Amino acid sequence: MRKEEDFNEWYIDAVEKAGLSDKRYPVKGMNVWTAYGWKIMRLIDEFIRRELDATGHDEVCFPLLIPETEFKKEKDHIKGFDSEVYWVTHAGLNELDVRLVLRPTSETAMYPMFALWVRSHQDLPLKVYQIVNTFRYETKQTRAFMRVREIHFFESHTCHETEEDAQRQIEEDVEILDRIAARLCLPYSLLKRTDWDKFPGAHYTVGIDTVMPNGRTLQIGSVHHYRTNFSVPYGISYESEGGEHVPVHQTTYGMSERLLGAVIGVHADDAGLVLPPDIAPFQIVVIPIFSKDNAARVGEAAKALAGSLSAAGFRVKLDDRDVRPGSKFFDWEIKGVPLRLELGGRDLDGGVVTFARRDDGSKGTIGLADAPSGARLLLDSISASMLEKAKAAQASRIADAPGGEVPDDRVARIGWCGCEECGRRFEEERDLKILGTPFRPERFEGACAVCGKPANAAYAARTM
RNA sequence: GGGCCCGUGGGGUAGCUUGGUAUCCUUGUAGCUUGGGGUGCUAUUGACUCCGGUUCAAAUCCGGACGGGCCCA
Repeated sequence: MRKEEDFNEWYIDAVEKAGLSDKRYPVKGMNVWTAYGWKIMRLIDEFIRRELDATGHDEVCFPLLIPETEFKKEKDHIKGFDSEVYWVTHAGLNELDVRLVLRPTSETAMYPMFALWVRSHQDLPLKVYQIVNTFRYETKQTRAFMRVREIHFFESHTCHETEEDAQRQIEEDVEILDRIAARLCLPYSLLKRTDWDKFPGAHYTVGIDTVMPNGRTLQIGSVHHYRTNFSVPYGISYESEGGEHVPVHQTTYGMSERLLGAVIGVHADDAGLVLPPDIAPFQIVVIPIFSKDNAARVGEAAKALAGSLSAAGFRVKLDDRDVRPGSKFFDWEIKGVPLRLELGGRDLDGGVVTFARRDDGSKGTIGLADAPSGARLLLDSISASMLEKAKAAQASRIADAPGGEVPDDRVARIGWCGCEECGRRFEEERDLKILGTPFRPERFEGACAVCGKPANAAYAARTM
């Protein structure tokens, strides 16, 4: 399957062959995380935990079910979600008085509790997060990790005294994003969504997008500033030093398993997955190359090599299966193992071990005695070059098109005056979505692609 | 909301028009062989979505249900 020719088919094929998920589970859009895929997701989650813990967030876990009465407190929010939530209407044989929703996101589960938790300015800022599954009734075509009905994600929710404090939180979220994206070797862009596309109930939304090889964008996460839009209806307020009751300013931040979908889409190739070393369940696979007369010697040496690499902290797989080496190479390429070490009689005689990099296919040797330090250098180099290559690819998929004449497989930087009428007209006429305006201001000289008035930059694309 | 298409071993498929023993590839299992890029050989497990109708006989024809996919608004 060729990545360039049919991205969708290629993607499904790559996920299937690598054994990341099993889509045969008998509910559409609800796939089984199989062991290899879940290992990757757990590694991603670990980075998220580490970053959020380090920035003063506390991990919590809220119930999955939300009473309809709480769910409906914020009008825009319910309007945005009611066509895509699952309802629990019965318990045992009884119909429920108050129906329950399976959380599509947890604002309405958390905020009644926040109202109890926050009392004084000394309780602020309140910063919590959870890593859970969430449910949305997708009606479009579902696709592993990219569009599913049960979504694995993290969501952080914060409460602050002032709008400025909340704004600073958003800056912190962006810094966290940058560190996580670097580990996943993912380029991204930050775009302030249009008013008609922001999160239901938000003051504004910053979308985190990455561009797939077919030129379509995939939203991998978002950061929202709520102002007091939720704290007022939910009664989350604090008593200031002056004794007044003041509603808190809130933000949220979330990213999902789409991170994994993006990694696959951006990095994998026609031979299978290419995993960034930081999230590879196995960073190194050691393959002994036997011949009839040296099986014992090579086997021992390979075991020792794998042992020394494990002891040095790498995630290592020793593949001593009784099959031909070529077949092993093939298997681990599909699974995206970043670094392959081959150890045979020739290597042993020379005191070296042969390596092959998954990202660029290059081969060479490193010293057997100091294999851990050699492997460290190689893995670092793989991470760096994967990120660099992905950034260059993403940049090449963004085209300047001030008037809106956009090649099919590109994201366009257009001119937009900012008014909703022009925006919606542009989307309809060009069959594109306006992703938003740059979160970090960009220099732009041009006119609105619709009305011709002075304009700022906006980005438009087809989405996955 | 409107329209179209498709359900065959674990995965991918042929067969359906013209009703009669279900094809091939892959995977799994057992054995031998092999070993620096998918070894080869042999044996073997495994399937017509469901319900009803027509018929001596249904994967095949008809109706419905369920499931899946696509397009348009």
